[in-house]
This record gives sequence, C-alpha cells and structure tokens, in this order.
Amino acid sequence: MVSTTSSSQSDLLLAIEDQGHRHTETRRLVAEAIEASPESFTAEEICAQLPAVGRATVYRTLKLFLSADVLCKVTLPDGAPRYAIDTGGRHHHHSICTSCGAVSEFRASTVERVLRALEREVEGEITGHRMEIYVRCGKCQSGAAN
Amino acid sequence: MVSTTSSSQSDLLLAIEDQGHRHTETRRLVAEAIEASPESFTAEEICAQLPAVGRATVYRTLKLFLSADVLCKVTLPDGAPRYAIDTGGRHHHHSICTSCGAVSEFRASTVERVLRALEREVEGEITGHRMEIYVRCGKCQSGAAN
DNA sequence: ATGTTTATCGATACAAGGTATCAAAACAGG
DNA sequence: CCTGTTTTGATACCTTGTATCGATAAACAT
Repeated sequence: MVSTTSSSQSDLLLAIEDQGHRHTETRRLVAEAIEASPESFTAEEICAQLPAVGRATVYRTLKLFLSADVLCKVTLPDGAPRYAIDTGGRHHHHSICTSCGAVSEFRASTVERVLRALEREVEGEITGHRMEIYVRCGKCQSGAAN
Repeated sequence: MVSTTSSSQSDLLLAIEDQGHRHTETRRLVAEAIEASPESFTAEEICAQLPAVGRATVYRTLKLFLSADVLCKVTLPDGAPRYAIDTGGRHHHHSICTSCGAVSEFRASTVERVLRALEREVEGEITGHRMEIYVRCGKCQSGAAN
C-alpha cells in the first residue's frame, strides 16, 4: 500500500508542491475541476467552469501540471489540443478516442524498438519524436452513437 | 523516364489543377515561392516573400497543396508548424532536423508493423496516428554551428 | 498576531496561426 | 467580348496560448 492517508489532497496539487510551488486556493480549484472532468478536456472548458479564476492562471496552472508530469497534452487529428490526467510513469505515449476523447497510456517499449530500427533508415541522429494513436475505444464501439 | 517535358510547370500547381482547381497567377507565385524555399518554411515566410498576395490566400493555397498531397505540414517539438514539399507517394512519415529544418520522408512500413503490434496493447480499434521524428541531420552534424 | 518577502493572481494586451465574410477581380468557355 | 463561376484581398475574427504589471495572498520568521 502506497497511500493510506485519506487527506484528500489532490495528486495534481501534491505533484506541483513537490516541485516547490505554493499550495494556493486557485490551484486547488483548478486541480478539482480537472479531476472532475471526464476523459479529456480543453483549457477553455476549465476556464468556463471556473469563472472566478483568470484565464491566464488556468493556463499557467495547466503548464505547471504538465511540467510535473501529472498532466498530458494531446493533439486531436484536426490539431485541437486537449489535456488529460497522466497517471503513468516515465516515457509513454497516448491513445485518444476520437469519439469520446478518452485518453489512455501505453508503454513505449514497442515504439522505442521501432525508433531504433528507424535509426538506420533515417539520415541523421534521432533526437526526439512525437506520437499519437487515434482510436475508437471499446465503450464507443459497443455503445450506440457517440 | 516519367517526365521529359521542360514545360517548367510547377508540380505543385499541376497537382491542384488535377484536382479541378484553376490555374491562377497568384497560385503560381505561391508555388514558386515554395519551390524556392530551402528545407522547410512557415506560412508567414511565404506571406513575407509575397507582399502582393493576401495572407488568407497564402493559407488557402497551402491548404490546397496539402490536400493534393504535394505539401506536408510538420510540427516542431515546440509545436510550431512548418511546411515542406512532399515528394513521396502514399503513406509515409517525416523526420525533421531541429537544427536546419530539413524535412525528409521515410517509408512507414516499420511504423505500420508497430501499429499492428500496438493493436493488441491499446484498448479499442486504431483509427489513425500521428508521428514525427526529430533528428539532427548529417549536414548539421558535420557542419560547424547551425 | 504581525510583518516581510516572494510567489501568485487577474486583467489586459498581445502573439501566432488560421478561418469566415464579402465585394471586387480574374478565369474559362463559348 | 460576355457571362457564370472561382478566386482574391482586406478585414475581422477565432483559438490557444504568453507577457506585463499592479494588486493579492502564501509562507515564514519573528
């Protein structure tokens, strides 16, 4: 058992506090809104849910969560960005359901293997990559419309 | 030999004419500017090179080239979009030199193999993907700064 | 409790990359 | 040359953020 306390402290919040950032009411509100969001969400959705919090602050806070690796930012096929809670550990990739927006993570091992293979095919040294998998998730396949 | 004529008709232009779009002076200018661009370029760079052409028109024309598959749009690690001439055939991916902006294509076969492997790991049916490989190209490795 | 320091906040303006609108101009075909 | 359809440029607007900056609120030590 890793966590037995019922302090109800948001994991998001804890993560940025661990990075030395202050615990503020505003950040708690943002974290709460994120945690209450289903699947994935947009920054503007959070802004709309928290009219008392400035737009800039919402973006700033999302950025903090991103850099603490507790939030991820994905890009839909049309280029629209969405955020989702990032539960996984180190390096991984995301699959996004284009129907409901659900984001899930998968281990990157297979991908890493490909990159190594590509190292022979690509001219130059690979310094990074970006990858997104678009899916139609189980729920959306079985469930009616959506 | 596929093309022996020296009609000097831009491939870009021909491609969109094949899609039923008109041949216009403006589009020729945009195609010319693109073909004169080294490596990759931004939409705003084209706008700056062609002050006589409206910004909206530049974007519209780039979009036409994109949908005719003669142009590709890539995203740098920081999210900035760039365009590059797309010479390859059907499905492929791009590697972008983060140092000089050179974009090259590589066959997607290896990637496709991974996707099939991922189909087991990912919940749901894969409907698409996005992939970008960032490199430091040969020229930039050997050449001094850059 | 209170002060003091520093981080954070909200409002606002601005930036980048596009898209919608719409009257005017340019094509293409007869 | 006429005419119908595309295309164009100007302009306004949209989305997704980021910079600025005076006001506010944490954190910490008195």
